[in-house]
Amino acid sequence: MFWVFKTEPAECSIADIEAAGSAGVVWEGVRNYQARNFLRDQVKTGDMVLIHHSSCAAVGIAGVATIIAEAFTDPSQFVTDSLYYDPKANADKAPWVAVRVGFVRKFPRILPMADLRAIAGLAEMQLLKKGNRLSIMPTTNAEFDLVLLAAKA
DNA sequence: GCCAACGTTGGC
DNA sequence: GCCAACGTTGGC
Repeated sequence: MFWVFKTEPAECSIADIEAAGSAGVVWEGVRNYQARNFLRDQVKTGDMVLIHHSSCAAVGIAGVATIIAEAFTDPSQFVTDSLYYDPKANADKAPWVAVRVGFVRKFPRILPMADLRAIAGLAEMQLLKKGNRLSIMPTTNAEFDLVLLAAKA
């Protein structure tokens, strides 16, 4: 399948994923149930991911990654001084999962949302929908291809 | 910093 | 289990 993952580049940017090399990075800290369900149930090894930089100066799609390890228990939910600590989580009941993400490609420039909105085939893309707040969301193969095409322009 | 949209919480 | 109040997200 094809996905869009949102990330604040100050936390984990496409460059950070690239720097992690073949080990990839642990995609942790997802604390929304709908996003968690995608991560736990549908994100599979080999799936392709558009990496979207949010809450920063240059908002937009920054590159491509791939899933190198499927859902496992998110370790950060147990770390008391972590931003992602969940006091309700314990060994018996650990609601949050993480995946491991590996670098594929960094776009020559960030693709801003305004550019994406101008592409007819992306009218239904979930990332572009008003009020969208999901940090893990599916996208279609066709949308994925259109974004790659736009990245070359 | 504004504000729309959505999620979460908690009283009843 | 309803729903108002509150918190958070995130583009602009």
